[in-house]
Amino acid sequence: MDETRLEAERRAKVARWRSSGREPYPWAFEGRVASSVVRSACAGLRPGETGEGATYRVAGRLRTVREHGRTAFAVVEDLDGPLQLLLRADGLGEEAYRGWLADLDPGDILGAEGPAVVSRSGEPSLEVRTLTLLAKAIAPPPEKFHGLQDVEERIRGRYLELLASPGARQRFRVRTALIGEIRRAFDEAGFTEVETPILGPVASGAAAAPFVTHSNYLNEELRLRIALELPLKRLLVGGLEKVYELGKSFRNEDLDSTHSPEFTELEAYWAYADYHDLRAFTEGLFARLADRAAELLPDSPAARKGIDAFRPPFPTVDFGEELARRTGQPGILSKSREELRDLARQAGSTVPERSSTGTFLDKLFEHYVEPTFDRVTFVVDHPEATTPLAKRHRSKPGRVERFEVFFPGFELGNAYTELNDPDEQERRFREQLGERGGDGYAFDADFVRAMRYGLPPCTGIGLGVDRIVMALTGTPSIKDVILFPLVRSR
RNA sequence: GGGCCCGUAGCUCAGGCCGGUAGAGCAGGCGGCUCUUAACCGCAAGGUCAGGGGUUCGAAUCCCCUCGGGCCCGCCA
Repeated sequence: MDETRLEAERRAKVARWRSSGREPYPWAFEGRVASSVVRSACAGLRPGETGEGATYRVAGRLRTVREHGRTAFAVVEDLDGPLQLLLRADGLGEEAYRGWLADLDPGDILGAEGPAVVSRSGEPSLEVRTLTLLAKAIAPPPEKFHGLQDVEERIRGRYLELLASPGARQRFRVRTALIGEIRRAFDEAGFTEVETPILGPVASGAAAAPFVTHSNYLNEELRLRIALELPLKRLLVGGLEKVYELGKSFRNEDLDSTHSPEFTELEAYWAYADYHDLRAFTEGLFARLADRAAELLPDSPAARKGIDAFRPPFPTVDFGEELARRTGQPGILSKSREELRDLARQAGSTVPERSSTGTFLDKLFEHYVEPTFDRVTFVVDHPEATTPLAKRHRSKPGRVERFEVFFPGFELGNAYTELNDPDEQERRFREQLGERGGDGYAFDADFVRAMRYGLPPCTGIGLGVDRIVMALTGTPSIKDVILFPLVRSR
């Protein structure tokens, strides 16, 4: 990489620092406290007053320096936030004061030690007695006021966005906190968290193109998983009763504002329960996540909107009734494939001519019903034709026991009372193969074999974790809730 | 896959329609300033205008191609 003029100047400062016997990249900074500790220590002080006795060691990234001749203010920022450092030539000595200021730049990692002080204008600060360079930044940071705006740079150099933007740091910490909350909810309900393989010979459990790779050892083609469903159901065959997995799945598809080729999902399977039980659990989970997000993001109007949408009661929409109502076509579920195709065409859909009735129904629902959701909404009891892995409805003919959860603009989750008849499963796998050729549900023969040993009646759900985080943090693009989203190499 | 838009200094952005020596702020350099908080004041410096080709006396600007990105549609859960 070419060295820029700015980098050359910063390297010269490193050399000066070394030549004066100081290490620009020391090993540690012991006894360091968070900036918030100093701010608390300032709470009892009057403007202009210096705290008695205790000194504090803080460390963080230097953001700005404001020099006023023989006094200077610097701002260092750690994970708890910014803290002002007060430097005075009186007290520090002219030589030390000038020496520090000459060779420090925004972006450097610093340690500082001194007592708490409140500036005359009331800013909680640390009065610097000693300053330690902990890591010299050779590359200059993004502009201090606007931060990093370029979308491409924000994603490719996520660390730059993070170091320049406390909001970005907060967004990703909230992500982790919400994932923790999801784990606790399942753990407390007695689910066992498991890990199932990412690599395997068959990518099954959803209709999506897999990433294909190769094992040198086995000399076999392998695929990255596209869903977690089938291995988890095998564990119910094995008697684990309540299991969940939270991890990444991979789909070899386009990246857009709600789809990422590498994404985080949660799937849970619950023996001896049905989709009513799971819906009640999901509602409780969502309410819990809304509370947690409200606690973590009290001042974000964007998050507020999503958080309110996550609070019960949640509207329920019957797939068939709502589609009939919104299209003005009573009995739409019993229409022929050709009639549905024509309706889909009228709605502007260009799905292929040969698509199944299920595909046309999905398109119509997407066009007429989904845009009407203004909060978290449960869609229930889909037509059998749209859903290959669910059990048929116990009282509604032609339907399955299924619910989908929507947030305005995208789907959050999908749940069924699971199919557990192995012969029925095999038949539905074969039908799916027929429709989409190589790109449909892969036929997982071993899964059918497992089911022949007896899968208990059960219910299961898949949740899009990235999307839940988008909703609850008010983030419009999935790329901004994934630390390092997939990008073209350059 | 189709359409529209964007790429100018380390960063944030003007300039582009209507072609004529490339501009500002921040950051950096030098000087000044003892309470600022987007500190301030002065001076000097900083450019492969994404890359390539074309039109033209002359291209950041107009045209074509390529690369990277964004948005919408399609496809995909």
